[in-house]
Amino acid sequence: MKVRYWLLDINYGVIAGNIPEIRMWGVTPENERIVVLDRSFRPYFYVLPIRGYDPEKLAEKIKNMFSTKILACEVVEKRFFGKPLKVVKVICQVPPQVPELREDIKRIRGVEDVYEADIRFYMRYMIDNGIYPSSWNEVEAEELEKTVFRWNVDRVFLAQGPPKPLQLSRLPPLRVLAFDIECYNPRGSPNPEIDPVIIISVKTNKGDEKLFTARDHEDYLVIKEFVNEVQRFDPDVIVGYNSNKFDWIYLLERAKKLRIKLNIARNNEEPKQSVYGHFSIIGRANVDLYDLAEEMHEVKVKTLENVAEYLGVMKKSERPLIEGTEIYKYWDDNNLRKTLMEYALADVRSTLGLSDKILPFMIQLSSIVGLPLDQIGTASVGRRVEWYLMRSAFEYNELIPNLEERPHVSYKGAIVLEPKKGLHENIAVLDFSAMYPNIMIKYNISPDTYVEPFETIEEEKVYITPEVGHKFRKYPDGFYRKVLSRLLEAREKIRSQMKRLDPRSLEYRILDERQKALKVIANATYGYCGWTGARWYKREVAEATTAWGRTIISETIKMARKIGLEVIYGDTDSIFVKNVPEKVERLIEMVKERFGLRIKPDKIYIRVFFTEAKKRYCGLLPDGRIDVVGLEAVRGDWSELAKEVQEKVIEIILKYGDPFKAVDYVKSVIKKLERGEISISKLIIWKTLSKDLDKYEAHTAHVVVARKMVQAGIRLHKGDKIGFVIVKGASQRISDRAEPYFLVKDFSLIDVNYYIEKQVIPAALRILGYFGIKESLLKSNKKQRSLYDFFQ
DNA sequence: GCCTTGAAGTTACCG
DNA sequence: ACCGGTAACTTCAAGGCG
Repeated sequence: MKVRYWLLDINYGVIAGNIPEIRMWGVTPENERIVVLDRSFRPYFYVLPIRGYDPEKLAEKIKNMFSTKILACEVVEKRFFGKPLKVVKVICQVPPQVPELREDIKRIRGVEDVYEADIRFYMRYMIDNGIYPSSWNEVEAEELEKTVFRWNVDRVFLAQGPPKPLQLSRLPPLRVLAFDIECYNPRGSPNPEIDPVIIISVKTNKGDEKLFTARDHEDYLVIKEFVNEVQRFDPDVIVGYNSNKFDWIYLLERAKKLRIKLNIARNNEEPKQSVYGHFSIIGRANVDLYDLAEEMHEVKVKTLENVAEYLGVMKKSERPLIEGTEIYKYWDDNNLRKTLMEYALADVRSTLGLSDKILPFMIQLSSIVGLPLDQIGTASVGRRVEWYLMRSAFEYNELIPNLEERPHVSYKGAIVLEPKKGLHENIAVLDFSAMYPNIMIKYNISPDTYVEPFETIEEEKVYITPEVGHKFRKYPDGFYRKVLSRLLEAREKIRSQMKRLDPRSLEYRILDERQKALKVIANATYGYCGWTGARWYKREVAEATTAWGRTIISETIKMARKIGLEVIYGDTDSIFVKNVPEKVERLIEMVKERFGLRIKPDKIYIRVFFTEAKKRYCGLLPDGRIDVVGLEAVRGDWSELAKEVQEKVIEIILKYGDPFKAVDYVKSVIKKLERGEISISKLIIWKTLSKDLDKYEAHTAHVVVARKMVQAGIRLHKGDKIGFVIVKGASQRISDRAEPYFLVKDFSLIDVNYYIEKQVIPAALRILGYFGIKESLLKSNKKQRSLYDFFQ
């Protein structure tokens, strides 16, 4: 019979000692949970003979040497960076043989290298069959007696043929379960050896909401009940926030200690750590929403509360907030315990709410690049691009290059213009759409079209890169040209489909997430090819792309000036010009004519302000909104107070053009600060711990504070944000006077002077300095409202 | 020994 | 663990001065 299913998870097992069995865990349109087994697929890899070595002979040799381990050995035609070649395909019995044989075969005389021996078996299976996770598939299969397997599924099937992809954009009715744990932690960070899990909160997308709580410090039942609840609800997706780096590790350790089996997978196993450090729960997708939150650069301190507020899931003002180190106090105090319960509930509600916002995008990303849903978040941006490329390589019969360690080589990037400082009115911002992908397509820039300097080739057959001189064949189409064109075309197609849909419809939402995912992959491809960790790394490719970019933007600026358009600023793929509609139109046409590339008016600023610095400006939009770019107000490492002041100053300047009004405002803030009328929370400065604590040479404030936190028993990791405030003290060094923010409750300890001189004033002066305002004016007590006073 | 200066280290931003 | 370009801050040691 034909079986249709949405592929949720995939793994494999070995049965009868030597038969690999692919297991595809899916959801059917009839809302059943199924597993489809395929016992017909075998692992394999390729062996490239050294130059001049007969591949047939090599195949024969390998066959003889490893006759007991190898199922078959055949010569196949492939391409490698576009060049046709013959390789030996070595087919093995079971997947664990691959890494073993790879090493043995590498050492054989006549072998140049081994390829595609590092692709996990289930990924190999999906690639070869052209099927994708998080999408619909169809397979001819017979149903097996499910009781034989004792797995938690409705039905089990055995594939009779290869699965095929189905083009359907709707989603199955997925069951989602969110969870969150709270641990007892009287000494800073909790230790699973001794500290119990005091609360596990659970919420499902079917409306269940449960708290499992410890009896004082006894958590056996908490974990047991959680396991029961997961088994009862039988979720397809389990979501958590930082669950891969905390909750699962803690729960597993705790469960081990208490001799509880955390058997929540659909094959009754425990979650186990897998490829990118995530926990795999067989048959379900274990998704850590923190991974995607990390990519949301608009939120500076990525706590669950902050991300939930940013995405409109839950306001911080509508939920209890408890400092991590204080949790145990709330547990021990009978009056406060209720608040902790509310806190745990708010966390799990936020987590489930977050999944509504984030999962649809992850699902599309998963179905485009081909990584299972539980791996998509943990894979780096580069690896996501790469999986997409690996899929494409298979389709084009291209050999996948091996991972290599390479030294870093830098190259020249984009151009940034010196801005014309000051206030400008009515400015149009013109952007090249998808500049780098389009450059790569247009000039056929790709590792497989690259012509080495020593190769001789007629000039008409190549594109020669300006400045750097790299040559790329005009034909045939390079790998990147093919891949990028497909991505961009797919996106355009979806966008035109969307125009016919109701923006409130589910399908519209799905397509919108899909087009966003396609855009993300296309835009990351340039960065990918200049990344030394990339399989398809080629410095010249990245270098040529930016070189063309520089030429194109420079020429565009010249053309603008030639037709009398004043250029105020430009960065990489954008130019800021005086908004003269006829001239702007003409420029767009000229660019199209000259380069075959599209530039579009992205936005218009009624007023825009530049300091002398690049990459920092602010502008007033027609609808009254204000853009702040690069300035302190949008940086995560300035105090909220300084950012707020700058934002207000910008608003006053852009809307009313009155620096003195801004001065009065700044002075009023300074007065409040002096009187202690500002909340300490607005004085916190956050900085990321970007490496291990012992690797720092410099004694910066956040490093010093981080060391103090570690002393206090708080476990810190690379990537953690350190929040501190500056307090009064004898030392000149700021780092000596930095304290963890949660230890400073009394405002009288705060070094108000620091906040005035090093936070508020610099942030305000960044803007007001241009208008001739001096620091002394901001600090003076005299009121002054006019130009006359100013010049006195 | 004190003050100035600039390099080095560091973070976070832009596109 | 995607790129280079850029601004800005703090620390720290060298250099200038007396």
